[in-house]
Amino acid sequence: MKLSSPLTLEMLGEPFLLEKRIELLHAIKEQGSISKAAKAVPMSYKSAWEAVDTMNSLSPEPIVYRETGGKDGGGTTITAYGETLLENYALLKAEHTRFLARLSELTDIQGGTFKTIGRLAMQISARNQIQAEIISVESHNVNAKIVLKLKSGQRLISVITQEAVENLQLERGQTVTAIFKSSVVVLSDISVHQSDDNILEGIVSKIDRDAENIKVLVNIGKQDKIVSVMHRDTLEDMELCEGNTIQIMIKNSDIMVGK
Amino acid sequence: MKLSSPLTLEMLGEPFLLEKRIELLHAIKEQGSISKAAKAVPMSYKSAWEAVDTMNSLSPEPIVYRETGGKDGGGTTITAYGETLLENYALLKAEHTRFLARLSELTDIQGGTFKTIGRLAMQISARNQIQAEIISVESHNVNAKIVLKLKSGQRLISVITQEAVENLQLERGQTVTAIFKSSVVVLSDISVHQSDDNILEGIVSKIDRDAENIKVLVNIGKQDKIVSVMHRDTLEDMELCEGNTIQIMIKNSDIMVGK
DNA sequence: TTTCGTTATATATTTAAGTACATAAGGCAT
DNA sequence: ATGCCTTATGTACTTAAATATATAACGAAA
Repeated sequence: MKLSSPLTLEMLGEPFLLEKRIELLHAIKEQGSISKAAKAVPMSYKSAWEAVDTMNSLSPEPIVYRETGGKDGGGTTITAYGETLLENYALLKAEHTRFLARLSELTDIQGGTFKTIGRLAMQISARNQIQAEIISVESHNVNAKIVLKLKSGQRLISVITQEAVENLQLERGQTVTAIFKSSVVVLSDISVHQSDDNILEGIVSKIDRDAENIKVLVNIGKQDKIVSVMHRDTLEDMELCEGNTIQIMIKNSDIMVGK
Repeated sequence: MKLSSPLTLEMLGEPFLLEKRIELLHAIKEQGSISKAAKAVPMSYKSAWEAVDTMNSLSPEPIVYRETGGKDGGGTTITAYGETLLENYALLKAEHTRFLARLSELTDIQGGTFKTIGRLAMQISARNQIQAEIISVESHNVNAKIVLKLKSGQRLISVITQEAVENLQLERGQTVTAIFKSSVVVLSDISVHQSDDNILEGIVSKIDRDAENIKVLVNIGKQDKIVSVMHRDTLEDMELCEGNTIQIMIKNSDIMVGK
């Protein structure tokens, strides 16, 4: 049992980007002409030309630049705008494919069961969602310890239930998302070196306040950022300036894993 | 800009359930015959019959029961198996529609931007994911307080960043998911009535142990369950038996919101 | 000016899918 | 037996989409 679902992007009620057209655009990018691209796909020149024409006229900005006559008889090239369109479609499609794969996994329509382990297409309020690689999974009966490596190379340890490890089928080498609330992130300007919990280092990049709380954005390298929200009192006697290097502490058990 | 994507369920490489066929099955369920259903959809009797026939032969178990001749000339009815198939397809489609809507929201392919606020098709390790309705949203500069009502009627308060409220566009009346780790759920057998944090009541339904930890499943009514994982020491002097009524405490700031 | 490979355009043909229509056969009711 | 409404099945027709084919226009280079 498999789910399939061709992704179509519509514009003004008309089909705009579809699988076949994207394939054609990629071929044009490689071949430099509609006629060659049509042969490569393969499809007839006429439908290729019409596809390109409708896409171009539906788009607010040209996707391809067409030249007729000249040295090699002319040619067609993808504009910068068209390129970003291709990139964005690829991202959308990847996300869609991921979704379908997950949905298939959870579905056993033959047996008539559909295990909804929570909603799939969900956004979470947690402000900290960082991509990381699983270095190791240490399983116990109830809990499991997951060691993660961030893009910056820094380690992060997450303790979650063994049940969750089995449900998500977490394994060494996979890329997952470390998820934690900004309220569990504790900042300190004196370095602590020994702890069972996570200690990271970063540079303060933004500070925000209201009557009760302070929100601090910390850069931990390779474009990864961590948000911390603390009570004013907690941070009062701390020297907190943008640009400062700072220690970040997060309890192992406060870090969740998303896949 | 809109995303569309017809959902097709394949079986043995052949298309099995598609939008049109599902529509037909629903019509058959209502009308009690293929011929009437075909008129209702509308489509020709022949394609209707062929659709029904291929579905039935692809399925491991018959989806419809067809009778030829008899009082009213016969008729066609949906089997119990067929009914669950319809229900499951509806669930799949609903989830898929949700996903596409969310993806559309995040996409501005015209401007060439694709804001990936985290992955969409993600499963989270958090064991507690409970559906709830938003009763109120109280916004401050940094933090916001969300009051939720569970199916059982019990209240749950979540404190998350105001930033998150804006990102998820949380509003009163919406159905969302309260998300929290099992390690933040504290159990107590003496009733505590006054607290700023969440206090729920439930009935212990399962207890699991390993060398260090105890996992307790608590039923809080209307099929909602909460999982708690604690150190053995913490629970040692507590009377913990299946069937017991117990108090559940969860800090406001430990509860996340998913939408 | 001719050549060349391309874009641009029109027209006829093929193909696939669905529709319309015709007909057989089943089986209960009158 | 006849009527009736259905499932079951075949054949011809319609329609939409893509293909094949032909031709004009373009513009640099030989």
